[in-house]
Amino acid sequence: MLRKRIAQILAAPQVGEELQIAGWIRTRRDASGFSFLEVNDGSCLANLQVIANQGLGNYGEEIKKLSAGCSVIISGSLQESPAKGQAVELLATGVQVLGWADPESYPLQKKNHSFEFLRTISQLRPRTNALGAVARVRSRLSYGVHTFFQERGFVQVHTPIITTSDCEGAGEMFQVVTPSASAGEAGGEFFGRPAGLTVSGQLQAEVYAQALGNVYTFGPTFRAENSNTSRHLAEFWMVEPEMAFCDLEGNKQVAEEMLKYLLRLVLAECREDLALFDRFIARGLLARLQQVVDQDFAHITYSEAIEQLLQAQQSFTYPVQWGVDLQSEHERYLTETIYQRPLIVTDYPAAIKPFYMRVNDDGQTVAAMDILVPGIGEIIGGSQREERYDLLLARMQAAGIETDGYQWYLDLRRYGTVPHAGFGLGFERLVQFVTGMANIREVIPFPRTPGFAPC
RNA sequence: UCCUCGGUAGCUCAGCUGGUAGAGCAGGUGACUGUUAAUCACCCUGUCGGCGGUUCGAAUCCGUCCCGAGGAGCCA
Repeated sequence: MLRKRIAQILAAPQVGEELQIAGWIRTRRDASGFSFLEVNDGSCLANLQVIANQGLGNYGEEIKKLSAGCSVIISGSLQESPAKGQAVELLATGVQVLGWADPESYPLQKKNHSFEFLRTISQLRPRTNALGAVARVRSRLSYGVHTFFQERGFVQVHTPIITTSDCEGAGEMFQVVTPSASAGEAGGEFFGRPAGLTVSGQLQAEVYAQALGNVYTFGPTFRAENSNTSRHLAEFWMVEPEMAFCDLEGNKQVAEEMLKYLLRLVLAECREDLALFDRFIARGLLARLQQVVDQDFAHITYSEAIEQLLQAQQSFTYPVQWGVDLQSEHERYLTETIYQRPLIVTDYPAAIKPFYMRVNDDGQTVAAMDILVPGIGEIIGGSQREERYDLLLARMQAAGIETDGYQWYLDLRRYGTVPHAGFGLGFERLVQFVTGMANIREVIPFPRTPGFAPC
């Protein structure tokens, strides 16, 4: 008998078809002479309703004892459902129980659980509607990132996870040490110098961009910051394209195009899951996403942003002044109150941005861009890179960076240097934006935050 | 890391100004039923986050630590 996934069955139901499904019981309801089983196999949000008649051999012994979480393989024929709520249902000819889930101890109930509670059972939370939907949307977005870049001729580069270069300004690095090093013995420096987990693949991506043209990295990134917010993780995934022969303008275009491409993709292909978020997590989500796809992003410079903030009617906790970095409240005001759509802010003061960003002709600002999004804040940060050797060196020295360890990076400016640009997209922030999930810990399968890494 | 709020049954919470604990849901049993967060009846459930202090007496007041949420900083 043909094993089918529920998504497949519901996409094109063939009444009368004999088939088999495999999944987990969500709930059982007994009627006279038979039971309703709701089975979910993870292929989609919807369950398949199964009719299990008392005539089945194991009805009294097993089927009547099924409860949430039990795993089953069910054979039967697809029937039109006489009742409301579902178009089709499976009339079972055989119900095989693979694994029981003691209802006394199984933590998932047939009700809404708080996300905080679900986080304490990360081994079971993907079995819930919302977290399962997040996982499917996340997967689709991930695949979409690859297709977007691959369709445009970008080459994926696997930049190192362990690195000896700190992408200055990107946050604290986790140190990588061997046991002997932690014991204070000599020889513990496995690489002969201090090493850490990457905080960004950008510097290494630049190497490949200046050989292959357009490249991107998409991998895990680590920050040892003691950040306790709904927008930060110690381990997260970042998408970082890097483009040779590209300036800030080109960088902005790719970023906007990419975000719209990804939103269009999930709006078309994850409709059922997004509808769940729209209904229970963030009302109006679908309309908001569609709006982002349809509208052009707003473009302003940092200096224009400062002017607008100075003219703002409302008062801010942090004073606004040219030269200071934009605070969350400022970013919020700009993207949520003034523009009410994604906003690209460019040309920040050089003093508040990292050494690798290209200095503009005014000598005061750099060709940086941040993309701010309502509800999340910064989702993308990028820049045109400084391709002029002397200027780069001067900025590194001004920043107090040991240039010895960065000679390889400087070399790119010595041999056939080209203008180039790139950006970093926080993948979890994208998933947050798309799903409307309030906390970033719910959009990654196993969140790592200060004091929390249970498995 | 800072500010604010919170931690009471498996889950979500109530418990006012101190007198040693309750509801809904879940779970169990039974009834009923083409049900769909099913319905009805009955039953079970607690180191009141940890430690220390004040008090005749602390879930309640004080101190401290741990954990969570919201906001901030850092950023993606």
